[in-house]
Amino acid sequence: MQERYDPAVVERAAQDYWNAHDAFAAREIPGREKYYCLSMFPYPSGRLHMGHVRNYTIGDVLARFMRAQGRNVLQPMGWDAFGLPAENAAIANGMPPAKWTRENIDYMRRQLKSLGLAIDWSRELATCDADYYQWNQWLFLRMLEMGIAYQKTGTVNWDPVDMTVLANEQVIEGRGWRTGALIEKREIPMYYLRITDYADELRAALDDLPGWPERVRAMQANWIGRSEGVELSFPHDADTAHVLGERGGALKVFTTRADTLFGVTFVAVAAEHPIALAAAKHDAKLAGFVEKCRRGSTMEADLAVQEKKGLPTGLHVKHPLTGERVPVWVANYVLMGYGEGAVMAVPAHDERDFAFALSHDLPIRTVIKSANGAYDTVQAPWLGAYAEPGVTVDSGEFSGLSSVQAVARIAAVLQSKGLGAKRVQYRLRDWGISRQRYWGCPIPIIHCVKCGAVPVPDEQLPVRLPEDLVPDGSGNPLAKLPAFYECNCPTCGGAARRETDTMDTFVDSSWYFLRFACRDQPDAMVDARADYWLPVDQYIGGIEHAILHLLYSRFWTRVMRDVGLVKLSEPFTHLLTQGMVLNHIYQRPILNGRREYVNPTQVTVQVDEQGKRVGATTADGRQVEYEGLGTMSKSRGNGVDPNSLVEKYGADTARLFMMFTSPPEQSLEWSDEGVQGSFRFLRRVWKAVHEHVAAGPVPTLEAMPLDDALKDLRRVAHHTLAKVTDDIGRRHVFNTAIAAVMELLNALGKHHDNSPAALAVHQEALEIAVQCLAPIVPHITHELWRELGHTGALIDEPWRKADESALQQSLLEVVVQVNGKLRGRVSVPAGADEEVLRTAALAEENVQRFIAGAAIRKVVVVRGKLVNIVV
RNA sequence: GCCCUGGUGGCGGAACUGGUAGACGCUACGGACUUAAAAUCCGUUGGCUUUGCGGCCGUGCCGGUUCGAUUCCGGCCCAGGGCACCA
Repeated sequence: MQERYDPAVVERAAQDYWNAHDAFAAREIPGREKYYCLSMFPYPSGRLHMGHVRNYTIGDVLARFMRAQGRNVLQPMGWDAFGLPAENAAIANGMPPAKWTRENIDYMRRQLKSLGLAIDWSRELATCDADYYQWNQWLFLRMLEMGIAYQKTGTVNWDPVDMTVLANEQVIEGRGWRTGALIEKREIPMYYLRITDYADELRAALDDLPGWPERVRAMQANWIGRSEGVELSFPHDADTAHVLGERGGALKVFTTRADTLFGVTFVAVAAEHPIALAAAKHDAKLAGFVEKCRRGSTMEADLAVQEKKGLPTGLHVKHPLTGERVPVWVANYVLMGYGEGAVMAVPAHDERDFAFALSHDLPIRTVIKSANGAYDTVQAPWLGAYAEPGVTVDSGEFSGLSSVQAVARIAAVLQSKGLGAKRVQYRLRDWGISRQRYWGCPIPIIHCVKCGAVPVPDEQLPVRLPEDLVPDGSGNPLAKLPAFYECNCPTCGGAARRETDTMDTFVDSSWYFLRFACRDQPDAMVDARADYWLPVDQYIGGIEHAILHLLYSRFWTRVMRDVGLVKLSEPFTHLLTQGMVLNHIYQRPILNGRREYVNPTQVTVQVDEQGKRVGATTADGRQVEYEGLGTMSKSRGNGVDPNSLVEKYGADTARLFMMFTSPPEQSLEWSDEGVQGSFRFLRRVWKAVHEHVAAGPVPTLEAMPLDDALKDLRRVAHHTLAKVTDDIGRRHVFNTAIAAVMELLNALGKHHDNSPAALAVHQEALEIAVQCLAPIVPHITHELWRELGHTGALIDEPWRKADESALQQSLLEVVVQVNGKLRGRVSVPAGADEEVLRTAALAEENVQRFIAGAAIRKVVVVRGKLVNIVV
């Protein structure tokens, strides 16, 4: 055995072995319990970053552990290969996105392989491959048939930098989620998916996902945004009906506070509302206001704090219960996209209506008082609206009811009059999937002058994306390529134009986990193998996907279920959201007021006697400022390259450091000293095995008489095994599992004994240590397992069970407290009863000092743990 | 404003069901080995106090329950994240 631990040699040998034996190929084995372990697939940006390394290491540890537990494990890998960065790169270096993407994939695949992940590479897929995305198109056509997909001209979010449409979910505080550019509104025809049809199911099913983190479920529930309320109608006045050119219509509103119906003093509609548009035809001032609101360079974030603006339409509707004439106003605080795009305004009991009424001099009418009757908006207008539930007043026959009762009674009466009904409203909106972009999955539609939008027939799928285009940054290159868009109408055969929009890339990632089960199936989207492997037992990825990707995947899976392709509804049973990888940020001023970032490796930190950070300098002695912790990024100069880490220390050290430094869900702070510490530990493990092997042949442990020290050592070993099994398998905390193995090695290191019995115990302890570490550092343990004399490979070794008899202790140390404070310890036989414990505790020397002269009121005995004497 | 996390030494973190607060690692300091350095090994490392045994304080703050609270309950403070004119 080599005396020195050389990770490069060890890791190559282990990986060669796994490759030669095709060790990670997954096969469907009916009746054997499967474990589908999936880490979110990467975007092929060019290089792996530390976030990837962490993500894939967590998945790999679980996959390897479950395999040792006897589960039939599938761990696949693929590429989320469509998307804007490829186009941006194409513009920058004149290279087709396809070429750029595929080269990146080749490079990153090599990087992933260097980490020694237990992946079945035969199932690899890239979403830009036609044999993958053709099924996006195929299912889209089924959705069209089912009415789940539809076309609509709507106001969309236009990103002026990427020149593309974004979904609401991709707009963050009025800016593009990728570019950060201010979003404009534009009218564009596009395709939508009716995710709102599934809103109720998607929300309700969150309760049946105990394997998901609470906060992710909360975020999704929030996003779906269920509100129970009443939809009610304000019948149009004669003048209103005239302007709208109709008879007997009504203005619909949605409210969660039907109990305040008698407090309505006006109705407010959104600028895009039909009533507003109709009224604007005859009112230039109103038309200008409507146009300004619709243009809306106005960001949604600003809207919330913006002044409540509006104009009267001059039109009126009738109150559904009193018949009173109610004016209709256009207001900038009403959203067309939610509810009916109109609200019944109750200034006394809604803060927004209140502010609007104040600035436009509209009446305020109190109809709810607090339960003790103390609060009245009209009498105390400086206090603002009273928006809490309470007791109804001045509400005709409904006066004197609690808010809850009033809502029920009013809804019932409205329903009997055909003017309202209880309804549930969701915040969630339909998913717009059209993108005016080249590098994505083509939407399979043909536009014919005579026949309209015609679906591409199934037998003409896939609609292939030409791969040799180089976008120039202006619009969509597909729209400039006659060879792509010129076609014939499938219905009438006439000249027609192919849709040049492509699908949102979130479509691609909404079902890749299903395709991994049957990646080679040429004739169907999925086959029976999906029933075997799905659902994913453990999904691992970043919290940034808590809403979009995970919600879309849950929706898409349900659509596939309703098409009859799969049986499941929920794709991911357990979800682990790993924390971010952070590093220190240092910077200093350079010429003309600018600042430069300095990589933490270039910085020496000064500390005071307490060890607190007081300053930092670079090698040339110049000061740098500490800016705190942040995610690793090129622009902040605090990145660490996985390649150089693997080259310097090996993949095992990288994996060990990531797993040891923080629990997986928490953020991880990079530390070069920590990396060195991990490497140091692996070297100690190597050395321990080396010294043990050098000590000569090992006798068998059975029938070997053991002294107390050896019994203790065995107990530590088996205790470690039990703890590691629980930590990895049940709790998914790897840092404490590693700490336990470190303790075992510390115990072994302190035990100097070369007797045959000691050799036998050491052999067992080292085997346990190696096996416990195997999921985390698979290469070094692969080698050490052989050095410990095994002919079979560690990857095929089943997880062992802790020996109960080895865990037994003859003497236990029991803690003695007086009034809850630790005062001493006593040793007692393992099975000692309460009386023995009590006697021993009272006799303890230091305890005696604290109970002398005091009356003992009570003695609490916890067997095997502690005695508390209350005086 | 609503929802969700979290707050423990110089640092990352541990204490899982209420039962020894600070496991394990890092840093720092002291020592051994070495011509020297690196590497390695040994020791110390929450604060105050004591020659020593030991004692007092200490898990964001205030209070409660309990023989006993980092853990449970109530009220606050702070930090991070999500949503936000959603009627």
